[in-house]
Amino acid sequence: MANIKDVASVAGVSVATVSRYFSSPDKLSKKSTVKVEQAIKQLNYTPNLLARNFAKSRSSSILVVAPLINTFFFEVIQGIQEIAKTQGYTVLLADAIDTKADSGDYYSMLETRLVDGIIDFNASAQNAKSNREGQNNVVTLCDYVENNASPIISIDDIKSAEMVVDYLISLGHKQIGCLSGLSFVNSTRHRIQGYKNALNKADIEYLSKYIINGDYSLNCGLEAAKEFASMFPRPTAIFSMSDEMAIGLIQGLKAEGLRIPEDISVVGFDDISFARYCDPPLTTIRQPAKELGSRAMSLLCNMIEGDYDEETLLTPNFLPTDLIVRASTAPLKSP
Amino acid sequence: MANIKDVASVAGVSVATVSRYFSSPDKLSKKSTVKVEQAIKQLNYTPNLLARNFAKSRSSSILVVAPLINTFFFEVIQGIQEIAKTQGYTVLLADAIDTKADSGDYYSMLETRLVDGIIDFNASAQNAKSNREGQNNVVTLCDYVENNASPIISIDDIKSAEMVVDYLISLGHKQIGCLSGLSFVNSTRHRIQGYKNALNKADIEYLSKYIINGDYSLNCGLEAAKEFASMFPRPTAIFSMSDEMAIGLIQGLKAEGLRIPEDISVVGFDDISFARYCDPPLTTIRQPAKELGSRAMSLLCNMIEGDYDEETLLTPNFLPTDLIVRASTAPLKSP
DNA sequence: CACTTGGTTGTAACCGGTTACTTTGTTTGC
DNA sequence: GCAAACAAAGTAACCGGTTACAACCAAGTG
Repeated sequence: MANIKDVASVAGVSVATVSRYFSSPDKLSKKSTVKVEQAIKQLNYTPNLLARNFAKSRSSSILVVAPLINTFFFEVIQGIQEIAKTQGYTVLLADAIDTKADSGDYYSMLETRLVDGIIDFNASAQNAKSNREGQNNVVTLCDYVENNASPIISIDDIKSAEMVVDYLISLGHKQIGCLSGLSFVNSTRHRIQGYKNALNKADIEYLSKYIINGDYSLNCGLEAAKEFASMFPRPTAIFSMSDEMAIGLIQGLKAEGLRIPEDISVVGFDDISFARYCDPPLTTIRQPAKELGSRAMSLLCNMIEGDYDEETLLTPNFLPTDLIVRASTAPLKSP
Repeated sequence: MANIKDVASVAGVSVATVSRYFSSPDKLSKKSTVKVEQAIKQLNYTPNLLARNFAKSRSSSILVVAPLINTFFFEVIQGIQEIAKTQGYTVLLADAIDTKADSGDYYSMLETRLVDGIIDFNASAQNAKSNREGQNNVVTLCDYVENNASPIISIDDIKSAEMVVDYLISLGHKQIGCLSGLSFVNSTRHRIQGYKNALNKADIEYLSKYIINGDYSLNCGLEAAKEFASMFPRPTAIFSMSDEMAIGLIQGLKAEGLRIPEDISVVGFDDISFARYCDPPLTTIRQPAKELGSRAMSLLCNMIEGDYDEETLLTPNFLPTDLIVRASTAPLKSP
């Protein structure tokens, strides 16, 4: 494999000239340009990017860390990819479901310059610590904690959950179940808060037995269905914290002989692309998935280039969500 | 930022000793180990992986190139991730939908050692060329062409498509529509071949008007539904080349007032996790998604380590598929 | 005691680029 | 014709690790 020295000697120029051919071609004379080009072609040379990255101390890649990779996150990641591509970054994907230690490992990839920046789907105190000094090219995406050290691109989970439960209440529902997500994800807690807020505003008593803990998967929705079906009094509506769980849930409830929405209304969260294709089409909260991803990536690019002002970074950027009413919800039947 | 020299001088040992602390800790005396550990802690040292990669000429990351990233591929990628994690590789994800030139760029990441290997969801002559000499750590996944230069992990698309269409025919269907995928994907062509084979065996005339070209997306299924519904004679069964399209298709056919499976049977392909949760649950061909991914990654690891024999690489490895009969198909009603 | 052996550690070359600084060459102005 | 100014090219230090090889030391052997 030819290296830059080989090219230089074949072309009859110095290594610096060859290097400049790539980094600042406008500074080369025509003569040199031609000579270098020929040598490159002759030797079939491609620069060793490992060496270049090392010398420049820059990798031109960014890392996406997600606590779990599901359909929704996946749509967000596509938004990240779009921007990354135009800006010349490659995207690494890491699955940090295991341990906290793991997540620390990923942050060390930043310190060691293996990646130029990180997009983290998990806000946490740990980030804050790691960002204290030096490089802090981290964006927190789709999650939120108070005083998070990294800038945040997210939605307002509390308000959004509140909005969808408000809607169920407006349909006359009073026994409202809740299929919750992974407890260590902050947005799960916020959505529960929103759920409680809505009940509270409507003077409906909060019953912890109406909450089932899920893991955001299709399958847990299916399993939760049995539990909900056997409750007494049975909820007349269920707020699921993700569409995926809602889709599993609907299937499970049907299997129990219940009709949606006649017997039970179900709402989801996310508006993944499958939501409008299930039966009945799912009433849900739409998160602007692609835009969340592209905003986060754009912001990260600016941070890496050092082109930003402190002000904008400090205030969380909440993108708007919408209530999408489809056919999985109906007014409460009078008993 | 502390480097290895700083650690060495604080610990009172040589840089080699510090380096060995990481690469072969069992070769260090207890004394040195303790001294190095203390120095590392004191300086809060983390090795510069960019430098390590450069020195070792190895990046410990692999690249996944996909022509489009859809739900099915995503499940396959999870299988890749699982193995990658245990073997200490990080996974880069690239979306090569744009151009052939793009795909070439990605292959240059191999030549320049930016990645140690590539898993490509697209078999093509180009790969063959690029692999001619030197590094050829490439595995082709979920696609197949004759004389592909890289080893192949896939399914037998022809046989699988044939199997599912055979099944429709066994139910009495004779007017069988086909919702095809992207034409530049080899497996699309193979599935069409399987479709034709099945018709041929049963002495059913092949009608090109019964084929609609899709792009593997939910939405194109929805749109194709109108076309199928307005055909005369209307197909009594439709073979969709992906579950995603099938799910869109079912939704669209219902909107046209048709009942599934009473009026039209629909079969999909892939068995993505949503397939059993739609209404009616989808009859489909199950591809072992995770296993496809993990097999490909394991093979790639062996290739990178130089631990394989030519024989195994040359014969395509076709994993078995299964016909999963659910409720979206029914015997043809007598007219 | 001299010699071998094996386990630890140190020295320094090396990986392949980038880039600050220096040198060379050419043009311009007076 | 000479000095100043600028453009182009070269020299070599540097990035921070890894590792072949040499050196050293302690224990075991005849």
